[in-house]
Amino acid sequence: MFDSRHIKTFHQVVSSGSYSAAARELGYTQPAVTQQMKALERTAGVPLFTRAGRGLRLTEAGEALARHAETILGSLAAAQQQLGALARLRAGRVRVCGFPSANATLVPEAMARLLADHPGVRVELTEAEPPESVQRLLRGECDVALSFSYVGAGNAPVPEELAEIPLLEDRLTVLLPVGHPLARRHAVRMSDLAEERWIAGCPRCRANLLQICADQGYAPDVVFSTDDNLAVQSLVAAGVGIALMPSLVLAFMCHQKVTGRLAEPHQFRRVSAYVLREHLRVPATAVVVEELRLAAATRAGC
Amino acid sequence: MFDSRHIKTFHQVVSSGSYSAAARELGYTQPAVTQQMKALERTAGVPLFTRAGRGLRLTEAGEALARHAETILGSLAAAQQQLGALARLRAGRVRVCGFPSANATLVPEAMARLLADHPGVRVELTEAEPPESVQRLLRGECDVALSFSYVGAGNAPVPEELAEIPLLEDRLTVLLPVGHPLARRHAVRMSDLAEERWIAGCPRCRANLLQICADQGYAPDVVFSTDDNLAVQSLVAAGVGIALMPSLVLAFMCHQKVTGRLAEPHQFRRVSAYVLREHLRVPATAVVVEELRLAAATRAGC
DNA sequence: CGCGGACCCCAAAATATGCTTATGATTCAC
DNA sequence: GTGAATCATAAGCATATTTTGGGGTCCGCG
Repeated sequence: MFDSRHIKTFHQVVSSGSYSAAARELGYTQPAVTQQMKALERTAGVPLFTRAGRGLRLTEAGEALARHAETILGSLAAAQQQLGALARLRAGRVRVCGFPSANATLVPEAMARLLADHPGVRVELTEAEPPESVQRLLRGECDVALSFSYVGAGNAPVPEELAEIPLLEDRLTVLLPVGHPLARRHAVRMSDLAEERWIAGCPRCRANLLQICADQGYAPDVVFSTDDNLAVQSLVAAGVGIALMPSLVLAFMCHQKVTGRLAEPHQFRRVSAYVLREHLRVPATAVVVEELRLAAATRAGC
Repeated sequence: MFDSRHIKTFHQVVSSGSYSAAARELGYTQPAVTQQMKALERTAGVPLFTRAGRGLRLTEAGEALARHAETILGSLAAAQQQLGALARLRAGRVRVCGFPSANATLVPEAMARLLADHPGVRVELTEAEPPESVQRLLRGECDVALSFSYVGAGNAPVPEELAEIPLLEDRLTVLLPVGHPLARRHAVRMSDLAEERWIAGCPRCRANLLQICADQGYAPDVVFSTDDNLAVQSLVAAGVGIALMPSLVLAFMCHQKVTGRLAEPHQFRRVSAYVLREHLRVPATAVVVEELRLAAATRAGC
């Protein structure tokens, strides 16, 4: 098969009209061009040039190859341009899979920065609760997974091929109706909430709630469980019970009659992004992770 | 720029699904493929593959390059096919420049063989008298020149860059009206023709006629000169005079009232083909020369 | 659950390939 | 004829590329 370098040199020779000129243009010495053209003629099986005094003339085969050279170099350049765009972050598609409260807060903030810095990068966002998002990552169904874990809980170890990027420590708050006796305090003690009715969130959150209450010496009265953060808020507003929720969820609090108070003792969940280590070398993926990190850092106070 | 070999290997990897399989297909060892793909990723600036257990998976950039690889390899193959056709004589155009009597005899015979053996080769035939055809060859206006020279005459030396391919020795004949007293003999002596009126051909032929007659001790009475062989024949038929003509011309004798008799002593012209030496490496040109040589050999008896 | 096969990666040595330098030969212009 | 510019050739050297040899991981199978 033809060597693309030979084709390029050949094309330059044709447009320059001489070996020496082509060599100057391409930064070769003249004998290098001579050898390349000799090799090209060898693989072609036909002479491409004929000597015309001090200059060159193309044979019929040379004319034919010159025409083909245009399209060959064109298709090579097209490929190079597209890959260059991907490398220089002028293009790229990243599939992010996050959990609801991050998708409503961290992710949009990161996307705003991303759009400003790299308008060519496209993101596809899907939603899954923590254990699932990392599974999807391992199955190749997404490029970046957002997950969280509760500090005390026995968390499954992170597989070796995954890189963990800690984003923030999301403090837990107690959601109370505004009229609740403890709602006026800045923070509430978990030990003061043994007699409350509780609304629990996702399975992990529920498990964490039970763990914390057990540490305080009681078993909470969980009257309701749901994945849906907005439903939890509405239930609290309706007086069904109180809830333990990460601060991130407060960012989209939409009930006037519900308020959040920091839980005591300090409780938090660790929010992290996960990526296949090798995917960190993909520019678009790397930049999305970086923007997530920055977005998390700027709201560090949560 | 991308190396076409890398593209080819990459394409094979994509269609085979693994480095090892691609290596087997292409006759490499597996580490060679690994390194080629590594180099390809280096020039691309983006990872192309991601590991998926025992197999591989393409990144977005890999998918893009796979699409481009099709067109790149396609255009390379197209070029290779066309040049291969030229090399294998399935195509090619050869410009032949000959003198009239050869164009009417040798060339058509050679073309018939050529058409049978190599249907793809195309020939463009032009006509010029001897000194001119070689000039055209040197100016690059044709690829094969047919020329002739008279033995005794001082012929211009053949330039070094030209290859001379002797085709045949074309014996000279005397053209006589059928009623002529000497027309019954098998051959006629030039010395018996001192009193005839003569019709001369092209300048070289005319000079040769004068030379031969001078050798016989007389100066011929040249009443007419023309390049046109058919005109010469008609003039002889009309009784204007007799002529000395190469045997080749007899091949297209169209007058019943004219006959040709070998001249004595033996006279002939050397008919040769000329090619630029480097053009002998062009298959189509070489085959045309070869067919001319064969055509001349089969009619060696002239 | 251990085992073998298939796969990939890595590092070093052997081999090829390609480039450069130096030199010679030719052509063309002044 | 001389000088500038061209291409061809040969030898030396640098860089690539391939192979070789070894190791690790994943998966299916007994």
